[in-house]
Amino acid sequence: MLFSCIFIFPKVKLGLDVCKMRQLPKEFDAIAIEKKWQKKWEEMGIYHFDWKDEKRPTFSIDTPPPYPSGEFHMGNVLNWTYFDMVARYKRMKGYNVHFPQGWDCHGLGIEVQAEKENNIRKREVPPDKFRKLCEQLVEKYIAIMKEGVIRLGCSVDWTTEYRTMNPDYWRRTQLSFIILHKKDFMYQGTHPVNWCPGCETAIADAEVNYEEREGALYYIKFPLEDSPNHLLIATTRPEFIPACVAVAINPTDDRFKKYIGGKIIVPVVNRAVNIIPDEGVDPSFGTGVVMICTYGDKEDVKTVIKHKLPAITLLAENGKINENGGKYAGLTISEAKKSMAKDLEVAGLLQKTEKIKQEMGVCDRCETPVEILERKQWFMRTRILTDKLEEKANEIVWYPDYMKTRLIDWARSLDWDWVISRQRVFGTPIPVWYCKYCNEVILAEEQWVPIDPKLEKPRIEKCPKCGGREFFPERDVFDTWMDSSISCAVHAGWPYKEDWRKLFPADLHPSGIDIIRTWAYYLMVRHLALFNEKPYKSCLINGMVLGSDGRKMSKSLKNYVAAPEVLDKVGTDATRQWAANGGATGSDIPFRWQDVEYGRRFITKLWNAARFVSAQLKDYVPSEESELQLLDWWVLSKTERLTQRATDAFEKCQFNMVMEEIRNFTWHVFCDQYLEAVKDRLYKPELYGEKARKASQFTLYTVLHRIIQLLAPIMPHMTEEIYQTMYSEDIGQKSLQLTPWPTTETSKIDEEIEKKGDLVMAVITEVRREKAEKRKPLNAEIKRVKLYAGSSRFASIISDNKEVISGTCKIAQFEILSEKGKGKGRQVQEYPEMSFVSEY
RNA sequence: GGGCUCGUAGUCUAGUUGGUUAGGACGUCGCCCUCACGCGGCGAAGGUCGCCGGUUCAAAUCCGGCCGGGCCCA
Repeated sequence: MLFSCIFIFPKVKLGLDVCKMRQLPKEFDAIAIEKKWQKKWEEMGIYHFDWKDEKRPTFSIDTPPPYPSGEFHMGNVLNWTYFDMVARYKRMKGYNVHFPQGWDCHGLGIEVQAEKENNIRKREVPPDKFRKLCEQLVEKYIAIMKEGVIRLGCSVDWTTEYRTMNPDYWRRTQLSFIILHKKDFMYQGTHPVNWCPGCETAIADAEVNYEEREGALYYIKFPLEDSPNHLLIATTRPEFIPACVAVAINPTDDRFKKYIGGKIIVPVVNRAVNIIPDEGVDPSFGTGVVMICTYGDKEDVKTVIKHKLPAITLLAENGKINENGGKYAGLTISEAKKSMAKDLEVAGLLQKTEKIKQEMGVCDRCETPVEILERKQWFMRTRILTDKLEEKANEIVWYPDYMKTRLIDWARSLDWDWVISRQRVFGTPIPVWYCKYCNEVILAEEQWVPIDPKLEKPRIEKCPKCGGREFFPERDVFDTWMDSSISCAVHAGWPYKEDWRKLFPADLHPSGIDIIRTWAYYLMVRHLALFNEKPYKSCLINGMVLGSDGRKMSKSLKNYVAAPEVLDKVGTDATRQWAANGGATGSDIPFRWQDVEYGRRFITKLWNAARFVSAQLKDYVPSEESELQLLDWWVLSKTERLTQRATDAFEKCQFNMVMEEIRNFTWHVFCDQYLEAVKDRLYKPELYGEKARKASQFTLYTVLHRIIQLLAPIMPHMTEEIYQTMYSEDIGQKSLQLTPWPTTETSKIDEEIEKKGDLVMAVITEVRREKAEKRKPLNAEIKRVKLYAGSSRFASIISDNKEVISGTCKIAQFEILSEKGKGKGRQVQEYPEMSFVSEY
């Protein structure tokens, strides 16, 4: 059946008489091609955000500035591929895409590394000199990571590049602090904080690792105040006895509940404390009676706050026992523990000790056990924002949806506000001084920043409170998250650009599942406090990269694969396919060589298909008339359906589905089925007619173009190479990346056509299947095929496509009958009424 | 212990507003060396969808319990 429809090629350049299609070479060097386009894209400047464009809608990506660790790993590959695919897709969809790139420079990691590399201790060199060493190290690390980002082919707008360690960024961090201070979000307090005695600094919860270590459980007799009896308490930290402020019992514990409300004597220091009820006490652990000390662990902190107990500070900043420890003052924790145990034993109060395994919080940098100290710190009032945060989190679109629960549950579980000060050198200085005489806080004015109070004096004559004329600087710096958690506003241009709200809130904030509790959370509280607005409209979460053994990829587990090694071996587009297709969005994805290998094979397949098409199109002029045939309409209909599916999946950030749909269509429908079925027509115009040949050329041209468009966000390099060789002259855009994302032409989706085409393909497939089973080569000629179509409708469809079937299957004589074929010869799969008999 | 999550062939994974025969990849096996591609093609084998119970005409999908893994936290 020939479709009489005459198709006029719809492209703009109809005026061109001849459009000679260039052919692709047989050999290609994927890595060379990738490098070539990376360089050319940058020269073309096609990824620059156009600040002056009033026509296109904007799409802003809140690229999380990474901490320069000095290496580009597969986790980075996964992150950047995710947001680069979105950036490229949105650009093709017609958005003016803002894709910035910054570097989150400050932090303890760099300090530790700078000390190591230079073999110094930070307290032994002047702070500004140490800062310089850190900055140099950061630059070195950024260079390495930046190379990785470029090699991954990310469409970053490099004119936006920034570093949080630069004074220009300090200004924004400090300004935001000043504004929030004036809005009463900032305060100083003495709160318990995680304290690392090794680094002598307060550290965030996020910087505490939990390790299992062997310890001892001490069973100690605490005499009751009003009775000759005692209670036996079990503790792993007897050295904290001088700081014991209460003894707690579970109120449901029948053994001990009668003692609640009474008093008990803390041994050694002989102080009477209350016996209090607390549901947190596990009756089955130890003796079911615990001592509450300030602070032996985080549970103590909760209990102390809940019961409003007094706090006795026992430790100094270096981790040694202070004067409150009485005779133990000056000892280290482990010395005090030994000494206390001995004293208790001598006094006959130590009943026994037993070995136990305990979870211990250690500093993630130096592995010193973390202590809890009451210390003066700067805080941001974050918990008052929790209701607002929940409300806004519900307005945000999460990919995948359930991730928002993580954020909300985390926010709800916080017991104290965010500690924003750090006792470090390499950080943004807190722009504050204190009056030497009355300790009044002198907050920098907005126009003074950026400023380092250690190097400059406040620009006032005297203390506004007491008139004192001498000041001392705040020496603490901000938590690194204070820098990076204003990225949404900073990317939009705050505070310099007047119209920064055009890009705020960001359209998309991409983040890893492991940093929802930090990055997504701090962004929310900072921007809510500053602007009373959510910082991002949607949040895209990526999972962790696992090793091939299914465990989190890490060097210590020996399942680590370095990203440059992968990129060197298989190239970027293959690696990006792994990131897109490795698993559902948000789930952890394992790295396996065979997956990237498969990506590489797909590139080769696509290349060869394109090469075949380009060879077949060498005499093709897009504007020529043609008569489309069933299989042309069939594959065009399926192409539109694919476009629809891929677009829907991209809209939902389901990259794995985009990838699978396109790969399966390209490999199997386009290459294995359509291309094979159309060869005979291409080779023998004398048999099928010139217009039928033109129709197949048109179809090849159209479908391949669509495939590379749909693949452009995922594998930008190889698709660009095919586009530039075959299409750019005709289409007229200087890059495939600048062509508009295809809209689904629903008028071309035709279920009837697809069913008819499927029927024809089923016959071809069944004949091939028979050849395979008969161990015949696929190009073996069949003398005669007698087909029982099962109905006159089927018979007529097959008759209309007789040439295609016999041409593709090399059937010399093809007889089609409409009668049912049950029991006669070989049944066609999925068409129980249809069968055929063949003769070789 | 808490929050979230996952448990689908030898391995990895898709799929859940409940509905024909659970999709794909790797690996395995057999065949074909067809003029784009052997980094190819045509086929085949391989699954009690973690276990138990419930709701339903119908469950991989919804509910409850259990077992096991992951991330984060205590």
